[in-house]
Amino acid sequence: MANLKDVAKLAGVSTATVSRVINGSEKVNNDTKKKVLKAVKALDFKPSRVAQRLRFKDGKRKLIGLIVPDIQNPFYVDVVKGVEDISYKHDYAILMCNFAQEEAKENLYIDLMRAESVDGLIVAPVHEKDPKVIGLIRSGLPTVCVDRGVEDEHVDIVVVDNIQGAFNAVELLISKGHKRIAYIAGLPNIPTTTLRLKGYTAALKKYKIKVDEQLIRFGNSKHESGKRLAAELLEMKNPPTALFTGNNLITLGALETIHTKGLKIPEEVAIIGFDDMPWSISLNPPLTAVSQPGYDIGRSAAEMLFQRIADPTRGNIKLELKTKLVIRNSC
Amino acid sequence: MANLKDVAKLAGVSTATVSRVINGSEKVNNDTKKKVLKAVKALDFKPSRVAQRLRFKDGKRKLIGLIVPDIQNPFYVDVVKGVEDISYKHDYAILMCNFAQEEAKENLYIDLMRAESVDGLIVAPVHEKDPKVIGLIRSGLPTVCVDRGVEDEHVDIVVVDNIQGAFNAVELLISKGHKRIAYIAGLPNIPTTTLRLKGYTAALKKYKIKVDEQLIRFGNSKHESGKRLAAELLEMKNPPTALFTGNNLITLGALETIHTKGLKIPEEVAIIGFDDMPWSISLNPPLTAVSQPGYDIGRSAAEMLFQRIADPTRGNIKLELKTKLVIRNSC
DNA sequence: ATGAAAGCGCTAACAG
DNA sequence: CTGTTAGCGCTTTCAT
Repeated sequence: MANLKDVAKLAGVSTATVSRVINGSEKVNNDTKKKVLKAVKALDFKPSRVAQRLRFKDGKRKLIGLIVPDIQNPFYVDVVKGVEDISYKHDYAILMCNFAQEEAKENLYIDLMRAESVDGLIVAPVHEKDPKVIGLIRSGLPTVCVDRGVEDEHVDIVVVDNIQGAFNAVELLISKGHKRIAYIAGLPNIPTTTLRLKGYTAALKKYKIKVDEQLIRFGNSKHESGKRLAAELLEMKNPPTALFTGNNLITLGALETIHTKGLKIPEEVAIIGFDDMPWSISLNPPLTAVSQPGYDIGRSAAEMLFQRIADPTRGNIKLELKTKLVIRNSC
Repeated sequence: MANLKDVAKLAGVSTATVSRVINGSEKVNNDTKKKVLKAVKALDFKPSRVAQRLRFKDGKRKLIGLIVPDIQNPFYVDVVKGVEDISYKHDYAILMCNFAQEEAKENLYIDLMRAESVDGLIVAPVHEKDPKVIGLIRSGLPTVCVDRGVEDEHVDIVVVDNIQGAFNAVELLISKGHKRIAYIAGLPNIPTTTLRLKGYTAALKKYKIKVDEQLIRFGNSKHESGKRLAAELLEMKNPPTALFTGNNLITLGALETIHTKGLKIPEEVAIIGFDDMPWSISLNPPLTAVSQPGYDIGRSAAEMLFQRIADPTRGNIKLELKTKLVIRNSC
């Protein structure tokens, strides 16, 4: 790989001059610029972003970090896509890490981001008091939290109204006459789980339905736990007539259980899921769901991050996006 | 952020010594090591991977690139997961880019990888003669191609037996009595599309069914085109009785069209898709599909890459994994 | 407008 | 076993 020196030699100028032209500095003679550009092309020179990053300060390193909880979850894939589209426009690369809901892995990846000198970071913290993330924010690294916030900190944050979303879902179930409504939750320690629980109990309370602890089950936010917990629930002596599932993977798992048992939806058991999916309409039956705007979350987060990188002193923004109830045939 | 010098000063040693201990070099006194470690901890020092990468040569930079065609496609998500798990074990970070099936974007990202000094690259080339990828391989960068190969080049490669997979799918359809079988393909210029086409025509030929060009439709490998092409096909005066769909997104799109039209599966139209999905069983009806081992492809690719990084002279490997026909109820 | 030279944070000879 | 020093490839004063 050709480097600056090679180009300088070929063009018959100093490395400083080459650097000036590739960085679009004003103060360079048009003729020399041409010479340099020719040499650049001839050698197919691309400046080393590594060397550049070592020299540059602040917001000029052209790399941001993105830390997601579970790349296998289509919701986060949408978020990633949103972040990516915006980053591409800004000529930024993304260092992406998937911590698979494991705190140890997340911590390791956060250290990695520091060590890679990213200009900023988009992260969905493991939980609200994630000390590692809080440390990062305090250190001054431009950060925006998505999907989940951290307690009491000065960060930009993009979330969805989880309480309202869950409330709407459960209210819909109640309006259909259900009284024994189960909540198959994800990991107990993550904010979205507890917020959705709040919405669930609020809806129940509003309609004077007693909350039955037996009907609330926590899992690990993955397909497998949706499957398993749905089975547990449906095998109770007095099983629920409706299921509210905490995320799309859980929904899919629960659906699998229901089908395995040969139960009719919504006659024998109704189901509504948090998170819509592009193929929800093709499920059996077409799924009624609470839709989160994953792509917009990603876009907004990236835009907010680039704003903050440009102006680190800007006040913090908390953006709360709305969910949408998409009614199909599963309840 | 503390740096080597800070640690050296605090520990009262030279930077070289600090470097030695953080790199686990043998030749260092146990006491000084302890002092250094204490200083490292006190300052919460993490070596700059950027500086390290600038200095290190070859396979010690701890960063690989991963370039995927479409992060929204669950198949590639599995591949990514496989790569990630292996990389994590080797203490490597992944610079991931999604080129969304656009060649321009792919080229740009390949330049980025060079500029970021990755130790190696895993890529699904846009097409078989992708000059950018070929250039990369010639330049000596350890590379492994996944999902799609490049023509005539010395690369490691992990693919699936696409011809056989497609053949099996179409043969199954034929065994159910279908004669008018459509193939809803993805992008016409990508290898998997044409390979699967080969399997499709081979099966037809074997059973002496004339291939009808009208029944073969190319699209863009996404949900939308599956939806649109299925509609076109189903609205023909003499529509196909069965659909073979070229990837999972196309399948989902086609399914949506079928349901919108209120057609019964498999009675009025049968469907079999390339790519299985974790939730195929919950689709309406449970989907019969050709399953590709995405996760294993990713794992194998990463393992092969790390082997090559360790020994760049090793001969090339072409790994061809088998597909599996998963029979459920859609045909 | 251009060049010389310092230095970003680190590693790897080379001495000692 | 440990320190000194020369870079890795680039940007950026500071001169000229």
